[in-house]
Amino acid sequence: MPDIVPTTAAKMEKLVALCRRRGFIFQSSELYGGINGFWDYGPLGVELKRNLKDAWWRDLVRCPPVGPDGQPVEVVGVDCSIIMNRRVWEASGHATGFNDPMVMCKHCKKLFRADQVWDLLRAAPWVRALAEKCLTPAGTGFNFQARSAAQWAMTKGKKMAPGLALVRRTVAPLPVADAAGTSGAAEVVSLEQMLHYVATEPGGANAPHTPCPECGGVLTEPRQFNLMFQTFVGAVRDDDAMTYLRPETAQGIFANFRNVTDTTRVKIPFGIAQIGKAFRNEVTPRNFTFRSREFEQMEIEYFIHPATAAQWYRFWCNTRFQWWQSIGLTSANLRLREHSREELAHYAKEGAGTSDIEYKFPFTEPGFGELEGVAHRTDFDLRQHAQACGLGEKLKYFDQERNERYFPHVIEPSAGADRGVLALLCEAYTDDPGRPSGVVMKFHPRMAPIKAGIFPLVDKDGMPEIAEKLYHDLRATWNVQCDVKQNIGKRYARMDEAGTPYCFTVDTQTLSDQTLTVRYRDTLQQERLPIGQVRAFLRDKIGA
RNA sequence: GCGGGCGUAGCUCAAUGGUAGAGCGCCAGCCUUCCAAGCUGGCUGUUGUGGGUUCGAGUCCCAUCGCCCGCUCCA
Repeated sequence: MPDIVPTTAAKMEKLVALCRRRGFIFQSSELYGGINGFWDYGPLGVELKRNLKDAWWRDLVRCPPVGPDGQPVEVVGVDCSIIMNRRVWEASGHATGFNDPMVMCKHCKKLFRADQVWDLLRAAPWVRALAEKCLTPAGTGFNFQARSAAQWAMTKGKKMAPGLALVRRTVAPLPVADAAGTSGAAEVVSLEQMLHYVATEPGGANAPHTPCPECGGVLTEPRQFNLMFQTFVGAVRDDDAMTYLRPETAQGIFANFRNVTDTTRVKIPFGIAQIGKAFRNEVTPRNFTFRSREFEQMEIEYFIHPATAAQWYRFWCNTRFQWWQSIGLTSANLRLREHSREELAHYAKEGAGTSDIEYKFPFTEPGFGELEGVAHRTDFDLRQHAQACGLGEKLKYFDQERNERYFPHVIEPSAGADRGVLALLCEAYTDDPGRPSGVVMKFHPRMAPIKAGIFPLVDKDGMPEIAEKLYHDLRATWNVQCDVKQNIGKRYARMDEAGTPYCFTVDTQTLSDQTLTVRYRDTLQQERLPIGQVRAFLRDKIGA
């Protein structure tokens, strides 16, 4: 049947509309006009998400695969609190690294991280051009030629740095002495002093100014972007009571590392798994649920001996990539991509690497968006906590087999549950003008929110009773739906939009020979099946 | 945070400054023997919110909130 591929923007729009219409995903607080970056899962969405999380937990914690060493992989679970002692976030680096002050240019409106402005300035074309024109090396700095600078400002500077004070005024704005802290125009200056000088107007407030790397314009004061949500524990709302909602679930695992090794019989290598909410106050939530401020992570910290990092890293990259394929992301829209050196996080610089499992979403097309990151985090986090909590060496793991005491390294496969759901939705969405609904959601049967629809062909002649009985028999094992209302076509159409892979229909023939029809969602084919074999049929297709 | 766009029924959209409507959907009943058929009836709105102008505002003005797009951010 024809699968028409709509333009990507149109496809996303239709998918969002379907999610709302059929009860997959609603905007949070819609009743009050909504709230940006927060989403609610409806009756179908919660089943889909639950199927995803259950599959993850089952395939990684209950029945993990065999590792590269030939031994069964061992993973145990935890479920940690969302709010933790503030010192956790100081130790992990989030309290500083997650709080980047930003500055904005008042002229060209560009936004920069305050700590990056000078690096950007040194690389800026207009700064290089200006320096070449008016600075000559002298001692530890430069001699500054004010006349050459003014000349540049009246010519090339007009195009290269239209926001710069020197360009807008051309008359030297400030005596160099005031801006540069030196005593004369030809004094030895640094690049920084020269830039302060050309960027500052006479009588300007907060002088001296640092110019905008883009246009030379005036930058605002640094402003804090709160990337972690603050909250206050206890009755009194003061600084001592302040902590954060966790921005990742991983720190709960690290903070419990010793509890787990002390209370279970796990031995390295082993993993600790957790599924839970995390919170990031993103500057710009965008693209439906892809970048939300409240989201759910599925994370494993897999603890290993440092010498085995490379093989475990490769193992987890491959295992996780194959897992996403196994639940239905089989198209070329899924890929595994190794990070370049520059992309690596602060904690992963020394490690075996980081890879992303990425999905080509309609809104990232032709690019890809991250679904899961597999990172070698080295022993960064355990060391940080060992130092911060005062336990130090005592937090080291004692490896009996190796007779060695060490901080284990971790390989971290960290997946986004909401992004996973979104990828499943995007992959399943299929326009099909050939069928009444016009669209069908082709979920993998294991992920489908409703596994089967059970219908009497018409609402009489004893058919509803047979359907009802079958429904009650199946629902203890699978999420199935029984529907007797309206004509059969409407009921099939609704099941297509919900992505239900199978429908069982009781008809006249059922009354005489105890068979019913199975209708396949993807092919629209039908075949007859004895009622007694329905359970075996579903177990075969879906698993129990 | 900045700039631009947009807010009318669950959805798609009408309504010259003059009584807020249609189609679809949804619900109930009848009907219906395999793909949103038909008939009858029903449901749905503080026109995002609050001010202002006006005899009268969905429509004009101001403010505010929210959403979308771009800039930016995303360990």
